[in-house]
Order: sequence, then C-alpha cells, then structure tokens
Amino acid sequence: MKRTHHCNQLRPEHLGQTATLCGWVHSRRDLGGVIFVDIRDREGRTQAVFDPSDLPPEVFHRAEALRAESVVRVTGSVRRRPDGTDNPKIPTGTVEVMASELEVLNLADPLPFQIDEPEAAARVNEEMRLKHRYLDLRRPEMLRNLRLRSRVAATTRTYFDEQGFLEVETPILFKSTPEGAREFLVPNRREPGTAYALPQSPQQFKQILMVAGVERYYQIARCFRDEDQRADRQLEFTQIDVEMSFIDREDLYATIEGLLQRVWKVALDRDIPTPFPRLRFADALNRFGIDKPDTRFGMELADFTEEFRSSPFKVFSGAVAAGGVVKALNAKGLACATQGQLQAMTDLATSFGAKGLAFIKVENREWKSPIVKFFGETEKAALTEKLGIEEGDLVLFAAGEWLTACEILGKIRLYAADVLKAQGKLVLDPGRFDFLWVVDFPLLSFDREQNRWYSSHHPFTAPVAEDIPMLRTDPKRVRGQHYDVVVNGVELGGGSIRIHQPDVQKTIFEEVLQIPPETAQARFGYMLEAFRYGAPPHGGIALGFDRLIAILCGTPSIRDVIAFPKTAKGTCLMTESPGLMEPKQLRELGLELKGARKD
RNA sequence: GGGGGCGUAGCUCAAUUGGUUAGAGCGCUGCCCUGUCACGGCAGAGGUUACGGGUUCGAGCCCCGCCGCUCCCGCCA
Repeated sequence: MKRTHHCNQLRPEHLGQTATLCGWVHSRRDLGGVIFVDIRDREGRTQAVFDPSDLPPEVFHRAEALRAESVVRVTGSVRRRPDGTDNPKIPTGTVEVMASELEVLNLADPLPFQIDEPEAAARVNEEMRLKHRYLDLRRPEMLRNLRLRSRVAATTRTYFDEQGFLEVETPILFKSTPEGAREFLVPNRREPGTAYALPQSPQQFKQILMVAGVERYYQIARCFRDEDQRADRQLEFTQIDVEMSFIDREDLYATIEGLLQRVWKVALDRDIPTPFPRLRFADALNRFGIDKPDTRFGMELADFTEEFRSSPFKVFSGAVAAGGVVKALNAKGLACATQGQLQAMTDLATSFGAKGLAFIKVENREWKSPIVKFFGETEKAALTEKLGIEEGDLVLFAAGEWLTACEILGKIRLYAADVLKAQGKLVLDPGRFDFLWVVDFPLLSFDREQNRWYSSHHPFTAPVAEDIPMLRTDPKRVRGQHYDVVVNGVELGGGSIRIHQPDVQKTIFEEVLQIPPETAQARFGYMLEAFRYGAPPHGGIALGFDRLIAILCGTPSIRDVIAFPKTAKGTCLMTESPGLMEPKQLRELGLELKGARKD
C-alpha cells in the first residue's frame, strides 16, 4: 500500500508514529516560513506541516509549488498540535503530520471551479459541474450521496437474500413493445431492418421467471425510457424490481415495508412504523386531489356538492346538475395572497380545464369574494364548519367532473403549501416521512381522443376478483389489484398482482384494450403461451431507486445521486454523448440518414 | 411539441433600468510573511457581455433569431 492511514484516521493515540498519507491538496496555507497543507481523501482531511528548518530544501520547494487538488503522498511523524492551534472543525484537528517527505503524484492545473468551500461549490452552475463531474464528485456532499447509494444497494441485496429472493439479471437487449413509454432502439447489424429495444422495465421477464418457478425474484435493474426529462426523471434510471409467487397484496406490502424499514434504519438510523396506512384511490382524490398525497400537512379538500345543488350560483349548481361535484379547500392563513399568486393559482386551474377559480378571502371578519353574494346562510355555515374557516383564510373552489375538480384543487393545495412554506407559516420537519399505500386504483382509464380504454397501470395487472364479471359490462368500475407506495407526496414505486390465467389476459388484450389478436400474438404471444404451461399466481413491484436515494439524501434532483447523469436534453456534458454516427457504422447497420447532418 | 427562468473575467455575482474606459469577491501570477486552517498583506494579469442579426447618435440592457443549462405542461403502459 502506498499509505499507512487514511485522512480521517490519525488521533492522539497515534502520537509519535510515522504515517504516510495519500490524497488531494484540499488547501495550502503558505505563511512564508512554514506551510500547512490539508490532505483530503474520501474519508476526511489531515493537516501536514512543512517546516524548512528540518526539511531538505527540495522537499520544501515542492510544498511551495503545490496547487489545489494536486495528488500527493506525505510521510511524517504524527504529533500533537501546539496549544491553541487545534481545529475543532475536523475530527483529526488535534493532531498533525510533521512532514519529512513529499511526493507529488500529480500536479493539478488551476481548477475550472473551486471545490474546497462547500457553500460556494454548491452554487456552481450544474452545467459546469456536469462537464467536470470528476471534480464535482470529489466534494464531500456528493461522495456522501454515492456512499449512501452504495450502502442502500447493499442493504437491499442483503434483505432480499435473507428473505429467500434470487437476484436474476434480465436482458438489456430486448424487443420493442410499443405500448407505454417511447423506447430506445438498437439496430441489428445481422438483419438490417430489425432492432432490439432497451427495456422500459424487466416486467415481462420477471413474470416469465415466476412461470419458471423462481418464486422470489429481485434485481437492481437499469431501465430506459425515451421520454422528456424532469428533476426526478432520467432517460436511464434504476429500479428495485421485485416479483413473488403465491402471494396476495398484503404479503407484498409486508415485504416492501420490511425493506424500507431496514433501509431507513441503515441510511438514516430512523425507525419507521409499519404497517403503512392504506388509502383508497378514490379517498386520496377526495381528500388530497392527487393519487400520491403528501400527508405531512392538512388543507384537505371538502365536498359541497349537496350544499350547492340548488344554488343560485349557476357555475356550481350547473356543474352538479351535469353530474359533477363542487369541492373546496381552505388555504389556511393565505388571505394575504398577492394578485400574482391568485393569478398563478387561476392559471393552474384553467390549465386543467377549469373556467376560472372561485375564491373567498377572509379578512377583517369579512368574506371578500366576487361570488359570496350568491351564498345563503346555510351554505356559509356549511363552509365554515367543514373547512374550519377563520380570520386570514383563503378558500378556493373547483366545480365540475369529479376527477378534474379533485385534481385542480390537488394542484392548488400543493401550490398553496409552497407559498405558505416560503412565508414560514408552514414548517415541515425534514426528518418526517409519511409513508402510505394507495390501493384500489381503477383498472382502466378512458382515452377520449382515441375513444378506447387503456390500462391505468399496465395490461398485466389483475382485476379485483369480484370485479372480473364487469370487465365487459362496466369497465370503469373494475378495480385493479394495483398499489403505489408513496412517501411525502413522492411516488416511490408501484406494482400489482398480475393476471396468471391466459383467458383473462386474452380478454384484457383483445376485448377490453382492443388490441387485434394478431398484434397481441406478435407482441405478447410468448407470455400467453408461457401462461398455458403452469403459471403460478404472482405479483410484484418496482421502486424508483434514484428517487429513493434522493429522498434519503434530502435532494430534490436525482441528478445529485447519479454519478454521471444526463442533461434535460439527454446529453452527457462530460463525454459529449450522444455522438454522430460514422458512415461506416451506418453502412454496417444498413441505415441511411434522411435529414441533413449537423456538421 | 408548448410555456417560464438563466447565460457578463477561470468561478460566483454587480453594472443606478439605453449613456464616459464593464466592476467586486474568490481563483490565477509575482513579491512579503514561522502556527495557519476560507491564513494575512502589497502589486498585477485576466472580458468577442453565449452566438448571429436588427433598432438607436449610442446596446451588457430594447427587438428578432439561434445555441446551451434549468423548471414546469404535454409525455412517462
């Protein structure tokens, strides 16, 4: 080994020993006569002292010429720092290495940006950080994220191994399944005109593994989706993928709760209570206006459909007459909302199809609102009671189709919470984690444009058994055995109990989803066939691993927990990928470009 | 595909809202400094204001286009 200790190891117990440290020059303080150099490695930092009075001149000159982030190897004796010169900010701050040798392993050029000062480094443009990712990752904050990610991955493997799961790798070169997300294609040189596709998830393979008798499968799997990106979505991302045979939903909940409990303990040393609360999809929408509610704060929606059924305010009574609902929420203490904030909320509402956004400001014991003149005493009393209206509140309304009205107020609720947070009126404990399962999703949703049903989750999701007869007669009312696990308003993962009878699967494909039989055969024939030869009842889930780590690290962007992420446009600024295709490559693949090349 | 924000020295940001020679901190270079730890002091170098047009007596600032980064909508079975 080139070193005897790492840079967070030396303590007073090592006094008098000779130590050799390797690492990066974190900072250099040249006082003219004596030079202090902080050597940093991934564990921490240690101060080395270069004193010209007992050093060969060439060693001292090398120390004088050091630049930040150069890589060095320093040998010297460990000694107590003189009285009054301890550095309480670092764990090694009571000792120092009195250098006798210095080897410069790599003299660094001046850096494109400084990384020694955490606050300044965190403000550097992400473009710069991504271009020089090796420098960005040297920052202790980023190394901590990578380390946490690694530990959670190891914990996950240990946990599933203990529970009798097999880790099985599935192909990255898969085949195109045009349902769902847009895929990345990989042209096949051996037969021009054909292509592999990168998997959106190992869904079909893991179900086949159940048919194969694996019984319990997991994988920390890379997935690929060629869709537009977000702070929490990358082109390639990682899932903890799980599938189990001979289980019901409850068995799966317990398995995943056990995993998350273990992960939170290892990563944050926190005990999270289980079982997690269960919330039906319909209740999630009714109370929070979203299928992944953040339950750390209230401001729940309330229903006023009955109260406004015969209201003189036609916007409300008309919506009810058309079979819709009237919903409201109380943004506690937000009567002070600015014109701009009210406008932003209205824009949010109209972007979801609302005609406008009705509101009541409660100020100076008065209800200020363009619509309050339509309200009678009964309505006012109902509002006051159900919403707990007090001085300083802002009440917001949505009327219309149930799902739309709920979703509008769901967005408003989150917006209002952000405003209240910024004003310091709503404070969330950063150590609080509200887990819950959302269950009883509708199996199918209706696509108005294409005039057909599509799977809310995916076409392999099993209907709730007692609802199967309604598949043909009343598809809207069929519940799926689908579940999402949510924490603090973030969808951490989702899954379902799968269909394991080929006839039910065929009904879903052909009669409900209206996929022509030959198409279903071409895309999923091997699954239908496999299911004819002894398919066990099974189900599973996939957890977003990057999101999981981001939550544990307390960062809003998964780019902070991925070593080499891509930009919003899908490029890697460090390697400058994707790159242009060479004519030779195109010829081999039997491809021809239609558009003009950029160069 | 659509909407918002940003782009000025190596980095982070100013530039009195269109007016003289575009500034500061950090970094960098040189000199000084023997107990610093964001060391300190003195001096200095460093700019195609992302890029291309336009308006104007005059543009970092206004207009059009374009590139990049970012946030959101659509999209993400």
